[in-house]
Amino acid sequence: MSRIQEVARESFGWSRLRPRLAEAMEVLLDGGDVLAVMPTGYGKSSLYQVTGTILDGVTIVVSPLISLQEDQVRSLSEATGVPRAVAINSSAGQRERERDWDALTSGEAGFAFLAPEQLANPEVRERLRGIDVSLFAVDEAHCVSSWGHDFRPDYLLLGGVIDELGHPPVVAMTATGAPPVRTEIGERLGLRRPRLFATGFDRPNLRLEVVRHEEDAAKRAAVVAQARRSEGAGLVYVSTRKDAELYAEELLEAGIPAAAYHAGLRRAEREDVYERFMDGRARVVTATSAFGMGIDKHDVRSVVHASVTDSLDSYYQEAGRAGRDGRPALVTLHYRPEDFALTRFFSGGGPDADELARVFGAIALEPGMTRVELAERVDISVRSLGRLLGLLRDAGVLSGSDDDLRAERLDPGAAAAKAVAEAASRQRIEHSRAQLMQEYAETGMCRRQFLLGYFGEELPEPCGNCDTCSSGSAQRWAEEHDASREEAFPLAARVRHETWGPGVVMHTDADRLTVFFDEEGYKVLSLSAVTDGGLLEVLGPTA
DNA sequence: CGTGCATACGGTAACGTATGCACGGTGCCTTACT
Repeated sequence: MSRIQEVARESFGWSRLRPRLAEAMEVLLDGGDVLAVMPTGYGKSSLYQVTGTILDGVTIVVSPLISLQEDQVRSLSEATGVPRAVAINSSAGQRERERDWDALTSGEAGFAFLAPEQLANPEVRERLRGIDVSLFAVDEAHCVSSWGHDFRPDYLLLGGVIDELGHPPVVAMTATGAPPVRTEIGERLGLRRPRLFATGFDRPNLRLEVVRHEEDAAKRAAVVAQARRSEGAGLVYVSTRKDAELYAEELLEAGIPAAAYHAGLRRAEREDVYERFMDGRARVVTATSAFGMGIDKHDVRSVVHASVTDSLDSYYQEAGRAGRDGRPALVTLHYRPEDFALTRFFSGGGPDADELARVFGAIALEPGMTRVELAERVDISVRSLGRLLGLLRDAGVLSGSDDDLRAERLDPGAAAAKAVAEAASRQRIEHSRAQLMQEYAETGMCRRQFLLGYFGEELPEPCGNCDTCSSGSAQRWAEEHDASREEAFPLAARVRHETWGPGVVMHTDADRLTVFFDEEGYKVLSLSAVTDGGLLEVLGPTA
C-alpha cells in the first residue's frame, strides 16, 4: 500500500489517491482481476498507470481510438520515473514500429497501447509472446459489449488474447455500464472472479428534462430554440451526419458560434472543431455519437438530444458530458416515437443463413485457414466474416482461436440455424434496451429515480431536479405507486420466467419489477401480476 | 422503419398527389494509386 501511495505521489504528483482506487490497485498487485466502473475524471487511468509502474514487465493497454492512445502516451510521458509508453498502430511507419517493439522486448518501454484490431493480428500476438506482460488493461471496456457484436468484432477476441498471455492481472475500465453490460464485459474478457469497483452514478447538478413532439418540424424548432438560448458551452446530439450539418447551419444563421462534428469529416477538420469547442470559439457543437470518448471539457452547460439513442447507457454517457465541474447544467431529450425507427435500423437485420452455412462448412472441411483465406474461400468481406464468426462462436458451434478454428460435428445448415437464433436473441436484447429508453422518456416518475434504477442504484426520494419533479408528476406517481415493497424478488436475484427463461432482477420500484433475461433482454413486469400468476420463480441469489 | 428526393400521373396547363427507391453511425486496418 505504501508503495502505491509513493508512486502516485512521486511519479504522478497525486498527494492522495482515492481509497477505492488504491484498493483496486492492491487487488491487481495481488494478481486479481478488476472491473472498474467509474466516472470520467475520477482517475480510472491511474489504475494501470500506477500498477504498471510498480510491476516489472510490460502493461498492455487496449484503447479504442488512435487519438486516445496518443493522449494516453502523452500523459504517461509527463510523469517522472515511469517506464516509456508506446502506441502500436497504423499511424507509425515500419521503422518506428520496429523500434517500439525492440523497446518493449528489451524492457526499455513498459506500456504498450493497442486497438483490438492489432491484437487480432497473428504477427502481433507472436511478438507479444516474446514479452513479459505483467498487466492487461482494457480502457473504455463498454466497447466490448457495444461494438464487439458487429462494428468492431475484434473486441470479442480479447478474452482469447488474455488467455494466450497466461492471464496476467486484468483491469477493465469504463465510465458507464448498467449491470448487464458489466456482466457481459466480465464474461467476454474471461475475467476470473473480478472485483467490481462501481462508484455512484448520480450527478445531482444535472437537471433532467424530456420533451415529446408529434411533428418533426416542431421538434427541430424546439431543439434550435433551446440551443440558442442556452448559455455557455453546449452539445447537440443528433442521429445522422446530415442533421449535424443542418443544425450547425441553422445555429450559425442565428448568430450562434456553432460547428458540426461527425465521422464524415476529415481528421484535420475534426481536430479543428474539437479545439474550437475546447477554447470556446465554437460555443455549440452539433454532433453524432462520434463526438465523445476522450473529450474532457468541464464547463459544458447543456447537452440537448435531438433524438433518442439506442440505450440509456449511451444516453447517460452523452448527457453526462454536461456539468463535470459540478455546477448546474441542463440535459434535455427531445424525441418523437418515430425516432426509434432509426435505432432499430442501426441495430441491424438478421444475418444471412446461407453465408453462415458456407463459412461453417468451409471451416469443417478445411480447418486452420486464416481469416483472409476463409473470406476469399466463401466470397465475403473480411469484415462481415468477423461478425459471422462471432455469431457461430456464441452459438457454440465453433471454438478455438482465430488461427485455429474448429467446427463442431454438425450439418452446416443446422449450425447456421443456431447462429441465426443467437442473432435473433441478440436483436431482442437490443430492442429491449431501446424499449427502456422509451420508458424513460414516457415515465411519469422522477427521471433520476428511473435512470439510477437502471444503473442499479436506488434513490429513495424524488430528486427535485427534473421535469417530472417540477410538474408534480413525480410526487403523484410516488403516491399512486406506494405499494408496500415486495421483497419476494430481491435485487440481483436469479429468476426464471415461464416463457422468457432465466434472468436477473435489475430493479424494483413500488409495483414494477425490471428483469434482464439472458436471451430476451429487459422486461418490465407488473409485480402483482407476477406474484398472482406465479410466472416468475426465484432460483437464488447471483454469485 | 421513416425521410427525402426523383419521377410518373392525370388530363391537356400547371401543379398537387402517388409511387418507387436509396439512405441512414460508431474506427480500426491495408493496399493501391495520385
